[in-house]
Amino acid sequence: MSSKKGSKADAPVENPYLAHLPPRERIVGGEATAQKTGGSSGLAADHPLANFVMGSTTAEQGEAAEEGAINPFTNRPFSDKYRRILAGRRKLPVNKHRKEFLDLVQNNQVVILVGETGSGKTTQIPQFMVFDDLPSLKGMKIACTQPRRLAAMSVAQRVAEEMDVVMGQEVGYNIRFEDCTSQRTMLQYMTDGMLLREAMNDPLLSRYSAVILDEAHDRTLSTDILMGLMKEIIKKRPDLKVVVMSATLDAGKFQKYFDDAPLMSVPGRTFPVEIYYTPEPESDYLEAAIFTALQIHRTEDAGDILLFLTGEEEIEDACRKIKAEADQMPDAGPIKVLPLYSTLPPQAQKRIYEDAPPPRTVGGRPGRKVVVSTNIAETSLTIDGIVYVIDPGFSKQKVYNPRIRVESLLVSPISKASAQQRSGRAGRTRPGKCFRLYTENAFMKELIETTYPEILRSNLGTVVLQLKKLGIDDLVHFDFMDPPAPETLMRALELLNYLEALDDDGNMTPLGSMMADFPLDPQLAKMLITSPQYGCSNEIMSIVSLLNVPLVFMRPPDQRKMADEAKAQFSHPDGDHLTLLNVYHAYKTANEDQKWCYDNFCNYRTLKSADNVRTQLKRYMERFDLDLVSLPYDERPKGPYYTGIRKALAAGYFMQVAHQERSGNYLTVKDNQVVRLHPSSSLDHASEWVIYNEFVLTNQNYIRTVTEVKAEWLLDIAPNYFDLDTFPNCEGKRVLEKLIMRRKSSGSSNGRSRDYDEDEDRRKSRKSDRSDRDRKDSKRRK
DNA sequence: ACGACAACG
Repeated sequence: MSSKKGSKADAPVENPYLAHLPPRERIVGGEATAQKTGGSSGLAADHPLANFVMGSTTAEQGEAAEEGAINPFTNRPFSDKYRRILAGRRKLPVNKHRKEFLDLVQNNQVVILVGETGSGKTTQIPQFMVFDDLPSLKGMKIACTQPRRLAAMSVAQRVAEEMDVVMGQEVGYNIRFEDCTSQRTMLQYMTDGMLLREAMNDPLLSRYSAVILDEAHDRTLSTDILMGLMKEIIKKRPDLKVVVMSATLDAGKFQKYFDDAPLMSVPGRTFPVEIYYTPEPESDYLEAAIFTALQIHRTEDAGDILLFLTGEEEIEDACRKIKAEADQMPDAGPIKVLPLYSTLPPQAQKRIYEDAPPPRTVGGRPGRKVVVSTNIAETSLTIDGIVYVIDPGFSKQKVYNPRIRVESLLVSPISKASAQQRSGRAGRTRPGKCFRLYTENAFMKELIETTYPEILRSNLGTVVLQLKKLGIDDLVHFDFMDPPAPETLMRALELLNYLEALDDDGNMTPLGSMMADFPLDPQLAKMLITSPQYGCSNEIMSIVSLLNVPLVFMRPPDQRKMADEAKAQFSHPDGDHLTLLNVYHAYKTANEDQKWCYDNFCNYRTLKSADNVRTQLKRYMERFDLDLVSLPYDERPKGPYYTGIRKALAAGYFMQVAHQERSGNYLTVKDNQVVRLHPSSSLDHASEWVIYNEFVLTNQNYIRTVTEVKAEWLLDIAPNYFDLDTFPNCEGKRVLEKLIMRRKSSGSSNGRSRDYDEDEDRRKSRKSDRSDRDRKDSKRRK
């Protein structure tokens, strides 16, 4: 990694992440030489760590300190609870490898550690390192990254207990919205996205003496970038230790990537799982899955069932069918069928931990719990007590098509690694069985080894901007573990160039640097940063926040009509973005009341988290001295209030524009994809030009969350993008040509603004401001 | 004529 301007690395004082530290603790680089802890570090001769040599301790020394009377990090006596937990820790498989691990980590900068589930690697390895590296004595700390927030929090909690310290003190976690660490923190669990964000402002990760990348096999976008980054950082930080921890399957690949770093393997602690395949391919995996679940329920011994399906609708449907059929079976025990997917309310999610129902009569057929789940149960959530797994072999996966710049979800066959992970879920508490609804031959010959990493399946706009911010100038030669398609990188560079985040030479602009700091997609970041120029940053903050959470509108299948009526109160004729704004205003006007949300079919949790996002965005706006402004709200029917907002939206979304043809179809600009407005849109369907937030690829091509804009705005906002030489032939192009001709002949900018006003007047006489009327109505009703 | 797999900042 080459830092583009020295100033970033040379001036750690500017790093907001370091601001809470006294200057002397901001050690950059640090000495790679061994250092005795006694003497200069001020430890008394009888301190438990007095004779520890940083980076040269033994497993026995570490264990002795753990078994001593005094906690060396708090100087308080160890509690009884601590000793009980310690006894359990000593039985973990990884504990036998403490010496081997220390040897490796002391003699190598990078170590790959392969540990199966139940090995204890996530909790123990960081502690082994704490006792050897002693980061607290250097004013540094050890980071252990997790792909998921919940994991970072719960593992930190567990390790704080294991080390007999208060959570947030010596051991803590740092995730978005919650920094539970302090100046005392020496071991910090965090999301990988968080560490990446820190690296953007502290390119050498100078606060850390060691970085442990856990769950690397997950291959999330952030983990992949971090791995590439670590390869660069270790060249400049010889004192920095890196441990990459992964499940078994492709450990060799990690090893090779890190220049043949040594690999250590720790067995797991799970029970054997018998695998069954179908003799013939199944034509309908859903039907086969339901049949198998019922068959297990009728014939197998007690033990719960986990069935993997692909999405919410399919899961709810399957749950109903299984329940209905099982209840008809006279020779089977009672059944409890539970759905599981991420958008399920937490309360409903927790039900998966309930016990199976008891048999109907003493000694009768066992009662059983059946969990029907998406991939969420493959990695994120573990359910103890599962004995039977049904794996139809499919999951929904994101795919990116750089040619039309669209991400979509496709039901696709899973990989061998995924199948293995799924079957493992049957053997967590005792031996289990896994029923794969495909042939053994298909498993061997048709499934790919591992799921393609996310970086090969995503739009890379954010990734490229982040890499630029990290100081990586030459993306083509950046050492990705799996290099993305050149076309995908080109698309990202092109996007960032049009957004003016990168200049024509591909260098990051000051705007781009600021955009990278916002936790937003590049388009949304651009929109928000530009919004003060349109006088409406307060409103854009609200809209952007709502675009960053799941859809707020609830639509229960049995109350669709009422839900649609509730939504209609908020509808704005000029577009869905303004509808979202109306919802946000109404929610705030109702004092964020939960009952109000319920009555109006809005998701309370979603609105609350949008508000959380908004607070965070506001802090960034203030940090960058961006004005928080609104256009006059009282004059909104005639005044510039909504027009200003729509212009600001166009300033971010000018590359996601569709034009309505005379046929009534919309064509996306430049890519000429035929799309339809999503039926949920509140937009008046006569709008000629629209910007859209999302391209939804299903049976039909839909554009969702759509707002009307003017061709004139687009020409003014993004003249480079709307350079007609780059346009394929279409009606939209001819409309723009005429417009440009007319502008040329009228010459002055006065001519332009007259066009706007006429246009606005025409529009306003055509439509009434429905949202305002409805807001008054809803107030009267209350 | 309504398709949110998971997850991150």
